[in-house]
Amino acid sequence: MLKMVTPQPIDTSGLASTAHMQGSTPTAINPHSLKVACSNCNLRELCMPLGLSEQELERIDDVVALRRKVKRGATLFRNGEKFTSLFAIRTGFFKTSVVTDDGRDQVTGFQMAGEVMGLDGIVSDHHSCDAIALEDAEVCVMPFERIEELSREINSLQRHVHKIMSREIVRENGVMLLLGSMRAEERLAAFLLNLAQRLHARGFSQSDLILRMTREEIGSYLGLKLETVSRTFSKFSEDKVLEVKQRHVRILNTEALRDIVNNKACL
Amino acid sequence: MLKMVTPQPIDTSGLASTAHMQGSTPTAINPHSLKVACSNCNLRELCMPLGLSEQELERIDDVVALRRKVKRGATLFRNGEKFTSLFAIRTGFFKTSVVTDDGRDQVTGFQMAGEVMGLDGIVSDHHSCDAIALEDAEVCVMPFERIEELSREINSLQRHVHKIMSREIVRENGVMLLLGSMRAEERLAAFLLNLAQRLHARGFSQSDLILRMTREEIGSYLGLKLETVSRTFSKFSEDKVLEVKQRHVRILNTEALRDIVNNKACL
DNA sequence: AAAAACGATTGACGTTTGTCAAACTTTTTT
DNA sequence: AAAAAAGTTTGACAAACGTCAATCGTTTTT
Repeated sequence: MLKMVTPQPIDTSGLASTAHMQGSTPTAINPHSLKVACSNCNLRELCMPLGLSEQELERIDDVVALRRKVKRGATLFRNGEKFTSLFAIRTGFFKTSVVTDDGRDQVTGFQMAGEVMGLDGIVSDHHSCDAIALEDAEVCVMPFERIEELSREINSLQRHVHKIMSREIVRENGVMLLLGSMRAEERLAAFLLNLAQRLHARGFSQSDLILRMTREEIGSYLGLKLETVSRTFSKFSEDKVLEVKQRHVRILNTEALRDIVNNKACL
Repeated sequence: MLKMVTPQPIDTSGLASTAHMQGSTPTAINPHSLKVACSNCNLRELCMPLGLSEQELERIDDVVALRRKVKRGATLFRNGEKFTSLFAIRTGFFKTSVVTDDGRDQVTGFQMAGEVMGLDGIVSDHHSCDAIALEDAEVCVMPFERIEELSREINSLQRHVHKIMSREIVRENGVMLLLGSMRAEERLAAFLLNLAQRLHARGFSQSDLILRMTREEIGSYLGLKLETVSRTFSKFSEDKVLEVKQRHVRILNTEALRDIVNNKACL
């Protein structure tokens, strides 16, 4: 089975209260940015290392300097901008993409609650991709210098930072496998399974999903044109593998999707 | 211009003595593994942070526990194996690839002197890809626990480790762009420019290169079949952009290659 | 509520790349 | 040195996907 479909198991406990995310956009509460704590964040299991002492947790609260709201369509950071912080998603949904002078545009990932963005900026002190919110979102701003400082003192935080970066490398290996060796149906099947799995880990249905991105954005991520994505959705719909109503997708036959990815689709 | 073609400038000074690498395989000197020091390694500028004190350098020497020779065709590490160390290439040339149950095989990168392998293993304590030597090679074995230990104390080492991981993430973003949005000619042109640039940074000719991998391995990396790779080489040869004699490639017109990558090839 | 903008679907057709096969070259083995 | 294996090139043809265009539905704006 493909590794990219199930990058790693995630503890789902205590994440149910984020369940509004998939259904509707989060309600705005405070002004532009507000100070908050990891220690009572229900996404902690996703962002932060486990097994911290009370004291260590308090120190980590200081890392998350502030939160920032990002409106749908707005940019969190952009290629070329100075890198100062990593961003952990609290609510909402993002895409990251690299753009070239000659107009090529490649979506490199879709990110959801608990995932970290901005790692690309570390090497050159400048971001090398764009991060754009696909729905109203809120992120925790984590100044990287503070992270480095603290991870020198808290071993489990150091280890955690390394794992987050390694996980991203492994994820991208999986995408390379997808782009380099799969056909359109296989790519879309792998994409849907991955999305469903990640949403399920966050307390959502594993069969009912609302796509936050356009066919064109899916196509860019999968190395396909939007028409091919649309046609493939239609094919899956005909084959009773999916029920597709615009951006609402219901997975009717998960096994069939797995078989398609693994080249074992019944002929 | 594409970022992946020139990921980052590398200091070339003091690397001339590795120039034998491209021409012939390094001569075997010692038994199977030998203790050595970074402090007088001519690849230090590639592996290690700059501006270390005499004292810090000595401590870092301790990180590189030993060296390991890897024969052409042999495996340095394999998918599923326990992760313990990162490996810095001293001499030789590697490929990394991910393989799936159903027989798909995707080359995820080609690595040369001064580059680091094994980052994929950090997240799960097990490697998720294979690393195979494409020519007789020697690597420095760096136990990751020692790296973590020391990078808590030497800030510039910590920063360096972060940058190496971030650089790999950015590189893979570039490969995703290549696989997701380029046609065969563009992919091969980008591949050759990247290879030439990296070899040049190590003191080799920027126009004369000896490919250490087969057409099939190039194809796997570029998401193409070996026949397509071969045909594209022939086309470049006809167009007087390259001179191709099996694995010996001479770049006759670098600008033309750049134009192809940037979609500005004269029509 | 109507208009405009955006996104999705579908069809016809063209291009690119993959597949299969044969011949040839180089490297490795015996 | 001969034989075998591995890798490369080239051709003919097929399949997959892209391109262009028209239509339709949905969301946003006025």
